[in-house]
Amino acid sequence: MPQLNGGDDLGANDEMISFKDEGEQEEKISENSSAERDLADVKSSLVNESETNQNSSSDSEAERRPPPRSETFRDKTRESLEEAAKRQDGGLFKSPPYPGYPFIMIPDLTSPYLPNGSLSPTARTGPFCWEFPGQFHLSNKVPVVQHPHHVHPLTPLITYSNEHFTPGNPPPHLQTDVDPKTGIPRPPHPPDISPYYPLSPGTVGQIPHPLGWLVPQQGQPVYPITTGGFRHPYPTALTVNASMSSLLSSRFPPHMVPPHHSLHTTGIPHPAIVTPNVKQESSHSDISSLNSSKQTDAKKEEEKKKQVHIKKPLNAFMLYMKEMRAKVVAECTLKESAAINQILGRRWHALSREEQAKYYELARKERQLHMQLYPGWSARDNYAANQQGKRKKRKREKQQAESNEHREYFPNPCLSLPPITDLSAPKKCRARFGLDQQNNWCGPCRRKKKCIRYIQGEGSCASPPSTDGSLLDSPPLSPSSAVPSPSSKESKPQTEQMQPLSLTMKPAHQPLHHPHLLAGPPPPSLAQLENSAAAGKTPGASHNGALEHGDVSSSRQPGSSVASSLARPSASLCHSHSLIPSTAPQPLSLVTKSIE
DNA sequence: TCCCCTTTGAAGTAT
DNA sequence: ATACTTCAAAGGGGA
Repeated sequence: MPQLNGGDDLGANDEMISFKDEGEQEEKISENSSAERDLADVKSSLVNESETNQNSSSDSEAERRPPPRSETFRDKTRESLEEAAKRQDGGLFKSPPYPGYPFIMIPDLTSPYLPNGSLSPTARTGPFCWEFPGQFHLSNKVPVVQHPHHVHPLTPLITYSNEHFTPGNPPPHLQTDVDPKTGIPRPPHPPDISPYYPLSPGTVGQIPHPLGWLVPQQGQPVYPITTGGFRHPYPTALTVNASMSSLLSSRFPPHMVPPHHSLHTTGIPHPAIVTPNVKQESSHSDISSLNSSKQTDAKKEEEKKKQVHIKKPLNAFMLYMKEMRAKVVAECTLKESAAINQILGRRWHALSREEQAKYYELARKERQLHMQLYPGWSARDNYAANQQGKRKKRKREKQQAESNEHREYFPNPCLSLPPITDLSAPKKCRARFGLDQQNNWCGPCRRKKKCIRYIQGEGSCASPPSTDGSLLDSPPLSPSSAVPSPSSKESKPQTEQMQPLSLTMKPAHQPLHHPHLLAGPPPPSLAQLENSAAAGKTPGASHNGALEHGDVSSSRQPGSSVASSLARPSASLCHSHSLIPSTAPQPLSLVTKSIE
């Protein structure tokens, strides 16, 4: 399989591997080559933003493609997980590890999101429809999906959705790019799924394309983009219609879209536009607050005009985080973002390719829109902003310092895993060996990519469970694919390559690379791990299954109970190693920091 | 009040 | 070309 013969220039080999989880194996065999090709396409499309085509074929293939193979497996897995979770887990994984498409629900609530009345993804993906406790609210103003502080995950996209722009009068400058067929203006960069993006709406199995509704159905004009770039405080040229505004408000809660803004007539600032001094989160929307901060607002406004901070578009993972944070918070009752993020990171790795693809695509859209909205903007702008002020650069310094502390020499990391004194094994080579031992790092790590050392189980490396994610992240390696082509540098970020680690829950004690894993029965592992983690949990600790890590893993939060405990769901996993057959080298730990 | 933590990915700068 | 750095979100917690 990995063998995507066919030269997967994307280094998809690994990727493919990751997708090969048990249940899939057989199914795949039949549709094998084509399916794999699809996957490869997906990947490439994800990575490749170029919208060259070659896709027509892939699209068609995608359509023919059977429901996500992983679905059955996933369902299975989910069941077991849920079950296990109920029994063991503190609740961290009460809900399926796979978020499915929660946001799909949005459209249902806010009709505007699915103007065409098309079936909401939710409806189509029954199994994936979950609850998001308290996530949906009707603001007094407009119906919006309001996460607690979290905007609906998809909102960002929605915000950019073409559908929300008045189809009527697209800006002249956009007219140049018109869909030949529909005559509908579209963004320079076709907003719809990239041609070669195999994941056409609703075609990927039963999984509706994440951007399904983004795909121009009748020719929605693209957002009028200002031609003037946007050093301008606000893209004045940006014309947004009411629907857009509502969308924006969805991405940013109503209060985040202050009417008093000296913005465009629509008063809708792009989400990315943030004034340096004012945090988005601050709910200035409240009337009371408005009143109270009238004066300050005035001041701020001035400052705003002086320097508007246009934020970077969110990447796939950020989008995912936005979407899932609330859920995790609800499940774990955790609030510490650091801990939540760790969990999310694990889950991200556990996502299937399709699911991740969804986010990659969304992110791509975001970037596109961002580019359109702020043609002149560059990430550098933000760099400068901060650098001038101060900040940053400490991280590395810190790491350096840390690495000095752990300077144990491990000639061959693979052969001899660093004696991780700390249960929470560092996730990456970087953490493991430190900056001063980069020669020991695996390639991807050196390139800041995902560490493959633990995934590929190279050499005698008993493919320790991925350090972090725990087994979760460990991609199910197919025997043949056990070793990702190192050369796959060409590679895309590992995350893309191997991502899918389909929560193949393999028993912790089983080496990831072990062949039989592929065929084995659905492993309980996640639950087990969580469970074991829970076992270590301290009474008072959160019930999320996070272990109360007595250790210092979080150098930063010495005594913080909840935080620290949360901070290591995987830590718990690590911890659990004691519970896990010793063969599992170093249970991954969320704690990326190596501790003393 | 500011910054850190923590995650991944994108995009920048530096070598 | 590769390596490294910064910034996006988030909010509790430390200094």
